[in-house]
Amino acid sequence: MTLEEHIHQRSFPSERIKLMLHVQLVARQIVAVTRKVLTPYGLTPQQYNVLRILRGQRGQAMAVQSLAERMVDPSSNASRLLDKLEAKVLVKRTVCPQDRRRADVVITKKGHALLDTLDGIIPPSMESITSSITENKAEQLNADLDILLNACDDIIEKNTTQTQSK
Amino acid sequence: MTLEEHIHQRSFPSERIKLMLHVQLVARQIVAVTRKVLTPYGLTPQQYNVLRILRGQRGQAMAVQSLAERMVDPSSNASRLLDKLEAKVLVKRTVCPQDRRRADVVITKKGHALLDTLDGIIPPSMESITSSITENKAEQLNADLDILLNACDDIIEKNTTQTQSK
DNA sequence: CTACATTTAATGTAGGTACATATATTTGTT
DNA sequence: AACAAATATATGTACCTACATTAAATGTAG
Repeated sequence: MTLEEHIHQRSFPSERIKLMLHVQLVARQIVAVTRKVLTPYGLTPQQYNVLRILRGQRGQAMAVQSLAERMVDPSSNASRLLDKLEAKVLVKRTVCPQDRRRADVVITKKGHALLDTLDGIIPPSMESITSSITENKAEQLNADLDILLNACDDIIEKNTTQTQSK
Repeated sequence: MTLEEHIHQRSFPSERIKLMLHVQLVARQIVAVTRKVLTPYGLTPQQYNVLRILRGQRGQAMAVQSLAERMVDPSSNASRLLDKLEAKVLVKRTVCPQDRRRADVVITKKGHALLDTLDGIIPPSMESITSSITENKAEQLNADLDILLNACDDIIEKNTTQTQSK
């Protein structure tokens, strides 16, 4: 299904406006695919993302804040995602002894085992979405997306930073 | 900020895997921009989307279902979005006389007025995100996104339709 | 060493998504 | 006419996001 078929719209003011909607729809479908794959394992895409970040620490504990910074979402809800992962015994939070405001977060053995299983499933799903796209093509697309990303960041900061000249 | 800077990740297994994350992040930032613009007007991006679809009907009432089909989201929450828009007197729902299960939804005069104001704000924001992208480039990107969209749809349907051979 | 600001995480609130279920109404069948 | 099946919308639940606020711990200036 094309974008036009998805949202029952025949035409767009411009290819650039269409592109804005297109990116949103494709992102949604990518998430839908990962959700479908993860559901049997009781994880949501966001929870999976957190687990993967923690595994990337290779055993080192991580503060909630630095975890949040690595998430795909700007995210203020890392705490609540951790609540759910902790309830499933996939991560463990302990108070950091050096700075008792902080929480040291680590992935558990059970979390590792789950990720090991998912390694054989999620990356292949992502590869299969992009099966008709060459690495060169993907590289080009990534470059173009970086341009859009920068433009968005500029607009967002323009409004945020305006009264920060203190 | 590049994708790498955003999520504090230096490298990716492949450009294609990176592309999957990249699309998600850019989509999120596009929504963030529209949210920032809409907030002063008391609308969310989703509510704005609904209003625009209703305006596209040019006065003709619309069933909730066909509205939902045109939304960027697969959406089962059109009802609840309409609740909020109705509370703000931006849309009106009446029971359809021909089929009393249905709700006839129309945009109100107040809704029209709000959209008229936003016409001068939202499309320019979207244009400015894409200011470094030519129409030709955008057309190419749209073609590539269609490929990804199709691949996602295939995977999603593969699992949905499998037991529907009754 | 106390007073105040800053930092880290957690929590409150309002909105949204996805999937399942409920309710009302119409349609189709006998 | 009676009743099952289908349809249109609404609602329930669990999860998520965005933004603001709170609570506890730490840093710092007097």
